[in-house]
Amino acid sequence: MSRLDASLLADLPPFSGLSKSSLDDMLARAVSFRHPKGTHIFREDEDAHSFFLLLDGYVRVVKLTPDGEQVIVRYIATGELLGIAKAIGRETYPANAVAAADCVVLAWPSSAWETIVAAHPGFATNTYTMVGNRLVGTQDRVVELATERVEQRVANAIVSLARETGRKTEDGILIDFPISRQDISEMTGTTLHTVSRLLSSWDTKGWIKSGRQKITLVEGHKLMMLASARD
Amino acid sequence: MSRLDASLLADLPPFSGLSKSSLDDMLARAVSFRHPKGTHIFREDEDAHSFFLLLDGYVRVVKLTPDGEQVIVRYIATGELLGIAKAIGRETYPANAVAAADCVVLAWPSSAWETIVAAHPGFATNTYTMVGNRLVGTQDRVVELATERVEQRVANAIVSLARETGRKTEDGILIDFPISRQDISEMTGTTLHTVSRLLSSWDTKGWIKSGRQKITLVEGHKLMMLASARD
DNA sequence: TCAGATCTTTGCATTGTCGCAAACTGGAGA
DNA sequence: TCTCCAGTTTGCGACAATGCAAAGATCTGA
Repeated sequence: MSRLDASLLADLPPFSGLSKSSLDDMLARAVSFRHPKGTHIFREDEDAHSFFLLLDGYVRVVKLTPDGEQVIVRYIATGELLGIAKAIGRETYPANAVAAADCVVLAWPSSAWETIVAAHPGFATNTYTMVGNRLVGTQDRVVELATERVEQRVANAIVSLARETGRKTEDGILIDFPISRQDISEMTGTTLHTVSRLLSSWDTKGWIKSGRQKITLVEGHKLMMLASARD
Repeated sequence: MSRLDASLLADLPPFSGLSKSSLDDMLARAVSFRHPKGTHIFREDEDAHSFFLLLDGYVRVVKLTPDGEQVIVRYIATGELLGIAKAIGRETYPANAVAAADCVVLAWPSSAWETIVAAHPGFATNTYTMVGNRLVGTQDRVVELATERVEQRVANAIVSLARETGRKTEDGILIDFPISRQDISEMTGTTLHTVSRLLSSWDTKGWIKSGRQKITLVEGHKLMMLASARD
């Protein structure tokens, strides 16, 4: 593991408002790891030995159903926390975390949670706010799944991904990590076939450009219209 | 508002592990209110002036979509907290809370949140654990909506309601508050017609007994089989 | 006790989405 | 450069669930 500088953390939301000495202290307790694309950072029901900060890359949080289907619960982007089971009173992780691209994470032992929270109340507040945001966001997803049709959900998923992880290119906004039709179907509760049909038709219309594990949003407003269509 | 005794709180999960003096202190800061069935306890986007403990009754937490559809996010049972926006760093409530039966609530001003949390760390921990449980539960609902068919979701909803709020009767387990076909459709993302068809058929088979706004679970294991059917 | 409102049931036509199958494509590794 | 394989596309038939419509049941308040 390499030496890391406190300035790395200073601009990230979980650490906003923390003093330089707090940042140094937290950094001193952390260890960094590399996780190549496709590898697990942690697994569901596994003892929650650590919590993590994603320094670089993207992580998929995935749940498995008893009959082997996968559902993507959320994507974690660079600078976000993950695996903070201790913060919500759990001894095990509630889902799997898989690197969606090559990742670098900072890991703290869960046993240090109480000490860290006590020493850096601002970090605790930031964390609880984030948990709350995730709760509200997940509730919004329930509403979406309960009321919107597949076409709208897929449109919404793509617009959201582009907004959260997009990188500007000459064609439009490119989703910054490899993502398959299957992945999108697992985010939106449909099949890869239906996603493929939708993306093809949007591609034909020129609203997106899509290739193998690659989606570029060309005319975002068209998809946003679809996503929020009254009917 | 009437005098309340600390023993009222002692057995409730949010206050477990708190000392008698802590309970007295918290009770002293609270005010109690009655909310007749159908009235709002708070509304979405409203300034989160208070947080609440449900002392008696049942509360529906509801979100509205832009085109006027309703989704029931969760039911709150007696003894649970609600409206704890401050705990998750929010200034407004993220949903509506409506009394599903006549209710009695205890209310604390949100401005007292920081003081209370600082004075009673056990209460804070319990609250964050509860937020975590709700997050995980909501995620499970996303998985359910994304992978299961309507019949399974409705079966699951009824079994869950019976488990969480059920009262034993001679026929079986009665869901303890008035609940319509429409309500169940808003919990499971379907239509009242489909729910009605399903309940009718289960009634015919003798698995449930159902009347106007009333459902009794007679053969719970049959519904549980349905809910977890591999196919 | 009656009238009106609310909730529930049920038949029928329609359709959005799936499941299956087969062909196609682009990239990685030998 | 060739081969293989994971990922993608597309046609077609099937069906779960919806939408619409109308009638029936149950409760409430005058």
